[in-house]
Amino acid sequence: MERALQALADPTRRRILDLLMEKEMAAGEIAGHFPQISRPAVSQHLAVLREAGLVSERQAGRFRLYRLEADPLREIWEGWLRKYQRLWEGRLLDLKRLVESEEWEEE
Amino acid sequence: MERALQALADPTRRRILDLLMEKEMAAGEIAGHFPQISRPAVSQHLAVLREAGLVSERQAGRFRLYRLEADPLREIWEGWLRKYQRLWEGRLLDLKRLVESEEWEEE
DNA sequence: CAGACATGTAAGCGATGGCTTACATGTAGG
DNA sequence: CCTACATGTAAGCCATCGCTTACATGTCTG
Repeated sequence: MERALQALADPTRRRILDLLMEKEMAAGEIAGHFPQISRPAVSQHLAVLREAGLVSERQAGRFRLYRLEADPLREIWEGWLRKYQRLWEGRLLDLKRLVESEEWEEE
Repeated sequence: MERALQALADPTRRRILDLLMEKEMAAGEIAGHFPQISRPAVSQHLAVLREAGLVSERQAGRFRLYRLEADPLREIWEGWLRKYQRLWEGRLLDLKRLVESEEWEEE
């Protein structure tokens, strides 16, 4: 999960995952979606995502197809983020109102 | 969401949020849970979390109490991570069709 | 095989990140 | 007030990051 969260900190890598959500894609096709950065840069992003387990690759002819692997995302959700869910649902609204109205108790 | 994900990339900052999930805490009390790093380092982590909207602070006497703010976490979930949920819930074969028909189901 | 094409890897560079120590700010309480 | 305490801020250091260009690897195709 550590590596995955670090990988997700970069917006380009998140956009790559968004692309791969629709279908698996060759490295060149992915790079084509990022005209502002060079192709090797995208290749390095793909290496980071692969080391985080967020994508898998397979050789197909002279192309290399990348596929999304959602398991680390599940780990982030079930292993960490999920436990905060109750805080942003319902019960917190009252606390939030308290905060905003400066109704604080001393100590 | 960008700033929040960047803040969450650091494990110390995630542990700070875990601490604050139980109760609000003074900066010094938080720093006490991290004997291996200096108190100013923790203070800087708190500043990062604050700029990401993940914590709020209030002065209480000569202490400064930090409170968890879960809204950015909700944003990460609802605005990005959640759309991958069905991918880790075993419907990989139907993925392509689901995406193309935009049939998003809740939970 | 030879050349073209798809891609990864290496080297280097400027920016950022996380840490430290030293100092500044601000609040409380005699 | 004046001093101690709780905390934030500044400056500097070194590692890492994200990017670039140049080169290496590997696979198809004639």
